[in-house]
Amino acid sequence: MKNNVTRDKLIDSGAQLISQQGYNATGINAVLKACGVPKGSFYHYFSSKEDFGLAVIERFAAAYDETLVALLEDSETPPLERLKRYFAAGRDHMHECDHATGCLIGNLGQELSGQSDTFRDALNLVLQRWEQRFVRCLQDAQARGDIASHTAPEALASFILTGWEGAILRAKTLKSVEPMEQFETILFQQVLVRPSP
Amino acid sequence: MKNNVTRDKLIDSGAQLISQQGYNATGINAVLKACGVPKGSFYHYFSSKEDFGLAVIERFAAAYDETLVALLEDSETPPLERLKRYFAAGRDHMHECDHATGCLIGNLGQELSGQSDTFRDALNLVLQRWEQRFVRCLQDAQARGDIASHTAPEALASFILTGWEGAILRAKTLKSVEPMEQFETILFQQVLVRPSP
DNA sequence: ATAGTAATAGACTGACTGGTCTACTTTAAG
DNA sequence: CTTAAAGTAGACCAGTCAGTCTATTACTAT
Repeated sequence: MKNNVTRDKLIDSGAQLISQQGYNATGINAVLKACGVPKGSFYHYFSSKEDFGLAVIERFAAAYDETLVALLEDSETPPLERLKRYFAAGRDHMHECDHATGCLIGNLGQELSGQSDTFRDALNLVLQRWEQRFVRCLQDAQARGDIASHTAPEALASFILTGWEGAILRAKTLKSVEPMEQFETILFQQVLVRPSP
Repeated sequence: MKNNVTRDKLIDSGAQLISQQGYNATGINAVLKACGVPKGSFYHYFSSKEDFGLAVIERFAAAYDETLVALLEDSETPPLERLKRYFAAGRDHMHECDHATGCLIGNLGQELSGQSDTFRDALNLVLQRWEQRFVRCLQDAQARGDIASHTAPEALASFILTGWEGAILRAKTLKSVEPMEQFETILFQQVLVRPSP
């Protein structure tokens, strides 16, 4: 298993198609056709479609975590500003995919959580890691006095992540980033505010 | 088309299965088997699976709108209390379905928005109607001075609906209503607050 | 009573599903 | 140079998919 270029091609094509159509609606043959790999290779690298799906999640999560770190743990930038950049990046991505893709992890969480515990566990872990990134950023903000400390950063992080995922979902059905903007506006106006003296 | 009992059975079974497994993962034969209806009847009442899916959405939305009205437009109850009852009902439902089902409209919005414009439009309409119910409730709250009036009720309604949908999604992957509770707590502590004098 | 239609019934179709199988080619080690 | 393993290649499998077809039964209007 030295030359992983074929494996990578499969995962890349799979991630793209699954992002667009979902897991169940994406057939293995479609992935194969998209990257010109024969079926024999697929089942050489992956034991099943589920195994493949988990690999796609793993890869995507790893890649996304890098951008998340770059955005949310950039100590050069004030923590609330980092959050704003994160939201802006999310909106940019939503425009790029023409409001069709959204968030792969959120999508699969919705589609597969009730279908397979293996998937649910994997996706839950990814989301929990993301939440931790938010926690750290919010801790910074509280330490600097940029936001009040009366609410636990863990609770705030959960609130932000769920709200953001919901806004992405709504943006897809509305074909507009407006819900994402609205979420951000109210969040910064009424939740992430300086402590009142 | 007088006796609609067969048609209703199909829609009921369909709604249940689609809630559990999603639209793509639910085959027509499975629906047929679940309610003991032959295929001939299915294609007598519905021209296609999409047609059937739209009927399921319509039916669900109509039924759900009734409970929504009962909860959110009950003028006997203070508006913020109505909201709390709505959230409590959502949590109850999440427990009942063992954190597996969530919200049918939200589920389908995520699964089908990128797949079919027909579905997207239908689901978007339902969500907009829901949002309007929230708007009215929030207007009541502002009129009574229970919450500040500096934010438009439309913006608040969008914020609440997206946040709630996101919390439901997270609750599914986490198999716990904790995100829903956390959302509600912060919402009432920091967003739906009395105007500061 | 009869004609016409609404509805039931399920066998059947072609396309496609995830997955298996065997044959072949390439690579690396001894 | 030989041998074993890694990887490529795609025909093939049983099962399922949405959807069609024909036959039959139930109902209703005349």
